[in-house]
Amino acid sequence: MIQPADLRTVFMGTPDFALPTFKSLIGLGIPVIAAFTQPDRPKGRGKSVTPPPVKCLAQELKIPVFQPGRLREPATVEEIKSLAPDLIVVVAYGQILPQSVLDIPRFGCINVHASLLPLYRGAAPINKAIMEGEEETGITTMYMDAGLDTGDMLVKRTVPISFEETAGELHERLAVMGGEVIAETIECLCRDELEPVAQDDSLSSYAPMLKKEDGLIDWTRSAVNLHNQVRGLDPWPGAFCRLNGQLLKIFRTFPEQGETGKPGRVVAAGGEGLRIFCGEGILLIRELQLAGKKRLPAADFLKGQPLSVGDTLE
RNA sequence: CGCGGGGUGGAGCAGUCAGGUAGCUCGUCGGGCUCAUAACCCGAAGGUCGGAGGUUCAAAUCCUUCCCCCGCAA
Repeated sequence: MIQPADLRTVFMGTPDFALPTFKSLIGLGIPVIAAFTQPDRPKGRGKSVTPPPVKCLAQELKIPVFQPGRLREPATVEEIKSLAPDLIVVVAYGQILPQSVLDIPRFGCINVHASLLPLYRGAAPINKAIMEGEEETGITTMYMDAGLDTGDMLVKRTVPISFEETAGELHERLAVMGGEVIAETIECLCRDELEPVAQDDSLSSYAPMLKKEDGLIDWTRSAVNLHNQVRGLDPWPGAFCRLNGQLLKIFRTFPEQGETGKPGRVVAAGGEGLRIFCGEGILLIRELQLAGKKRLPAADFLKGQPLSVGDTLE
């Protein structure tokens, strides 16, 4: 039996998603002796240098912050060694841990990943699960190894994905759940009840970092497909098409049955939204955003935009 | 100093380049019509044109400066 208070732990994470897990460690009474996070980067409009969320929280908690550009630098590895952690917990850190770091803590490195491994290994598991039309996903904790999200699984928890849920909404739910699952994992670790399960590589899939073109809408695809793409990329980076040459982002859709027509053509435009022909079915669009403008309900959007039945979105 | 779009009655937009009585599509309120309607007709209310200076006989419009929102990029 190990006490949480005896687990000298190094936390590694960067964005908002990592915060609930970070807080969970604190809540368990674990001595978090250092927080590793990505360096401050120019961010947002005006490219002001912004500290990552994990850094902000660590500073509030008076926990030492480390922001190495490259974790694998020998000097950095030595630094981690000198911290003598019993455990390293990693969630959305943004860097691969080299074997030399993985070998340091005696209880290993545990990662919190937002999918049901071995599905959706990689950087964008939440978005990808929705884009693929999955009806459930979850959180998996694992012992990290040298591969990308390939380690032995520890605790897995499943959640349903509703048909209209967006990546942003799911992201929020899973972030919270990440905190719960790491707590469960560590409690098991303390009782020596963890049972690592190897991943079946033959069932694995990969969710690579989102690229800008992932958002490009192809109206010849089916309405269901496009609906998944739209909500899977909401709020960021957003699915988009073009209207008179301008970037037009699409949000809050719903796929409907219906006769087919020229893909991209507006079938109906009213208070409910904009109905567009797709390769199969009709896509109801309820929110849209033109470049430089605010995200608007379709009804409001139509008041100022000359867009009506017969027009075509590219 | 990363690039760019924008702040105009309650909502979304036009008007700004070529200063001169604030407009459009809606909404709201009152009235009418209809079996009925996100329907139609008649009428009304509602705006210091983001803030502060300046130029001018005259500024939403030109100049200076500040605040806020958003797209790209990250």
